[in-house]
Amino acid sequence: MMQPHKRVIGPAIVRTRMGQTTMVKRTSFEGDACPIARSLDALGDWWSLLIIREALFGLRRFGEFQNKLGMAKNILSARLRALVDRGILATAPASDGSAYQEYVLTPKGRGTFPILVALRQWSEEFDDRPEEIATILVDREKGRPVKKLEMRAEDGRLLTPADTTLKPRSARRRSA
Amino acid sequence: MMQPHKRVIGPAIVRTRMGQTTMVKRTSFEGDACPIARSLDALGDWWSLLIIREALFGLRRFGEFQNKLGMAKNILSARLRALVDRGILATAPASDGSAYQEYVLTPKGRGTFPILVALRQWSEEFDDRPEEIATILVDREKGRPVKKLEMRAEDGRLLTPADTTLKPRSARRRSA
DNA sequence: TTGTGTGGTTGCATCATAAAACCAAATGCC
DNA sequence: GGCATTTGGTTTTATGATGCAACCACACAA
Repeated sequence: MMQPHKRVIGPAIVRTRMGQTTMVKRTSFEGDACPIARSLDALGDWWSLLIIREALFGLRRFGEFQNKLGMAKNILSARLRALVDRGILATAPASDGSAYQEYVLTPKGRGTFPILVALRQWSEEFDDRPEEIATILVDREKGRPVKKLEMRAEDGRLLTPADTTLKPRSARRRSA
Repeated sequence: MMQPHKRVIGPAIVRTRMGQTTMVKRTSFEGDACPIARSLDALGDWWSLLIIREALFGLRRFGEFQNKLGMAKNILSARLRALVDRGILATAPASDGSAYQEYVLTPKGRGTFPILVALRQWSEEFDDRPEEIATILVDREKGRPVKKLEMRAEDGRLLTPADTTLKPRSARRRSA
């Protein structure tokens, strides 16, 4: 795959208390060519995915997130703002008619579902103490566990990691 | 869902709004009942998945990771150690006969592949500047993009998030 | 109007980070 | 063997984000 290249995004001059200035390299993967890094840049802090998870289950209000996740309010506030900035959540007027605000998932936010499922399944499969896992994700209709995510080729063949490779995006097939 | 119980243990990477990453005191979800939280506890810092990604592509040596990822050596050292502790990587004597050590993925580590694919696909689908993404994951045989991960029921029905629900693990079907 | 709950922001101490300097062992070269 | 260099880290240091708690503003209720 590609590696994230570290790059100095902006001149970040920092003044030490000794009066010196130093250049702080900000390692950001925003603008990086690696899509994994780009995703991590948007979701990579660990509260964000938990917030999204709760949102997928219907939480919308600041207080609901705060109660459920038990996180500091300032952090929640910062995370919600970041998620809104990134188009993962959107603010909306409260659905119950109150003047308060709600945070709802955008399609981009709902699109993280496979990521959450993948994380869940990894835990289910490899956790050292699986008996501590409290819930199973099931198909609502049948009540049976959802199947493990699998990678398939366009034609439906099941793929292992070794069956895949990375191609430069620019090298798109030009014929048909 | 579960409430994480806060417990300060290990490091976690957090992204600031400037795009910097920083490691902070983290509340750990180890021992939590939510499998997503448990996964995030093991993988949830952002360097770890990138290290795993490189490892999937064959990197094994400390120096290789360091060069490729461009991260501080102390952080890499800490991450590698944490990943080894968690059974995601294992140390092995160098394959080239030298006295140095190598870090190789365990099955548990290789099991993160769907997570990486999910992250990648999310980026490919929702990124604001998809043209900046340099690579595509393709089926090696045909050179065509791998199909988007999809959730299916045991019987093969395609599932949306709304088609799923969580069930307590203890409430396993006792009949049949 | 006063009072209470919701939805935050602000201040502050802690502590993990990231960069760089340092160091030891292994290897290469002669 | 002896010396230099590379590899693989650890230590040191400064920064600054986190998490907690206090505070605040607005909405809503009475």
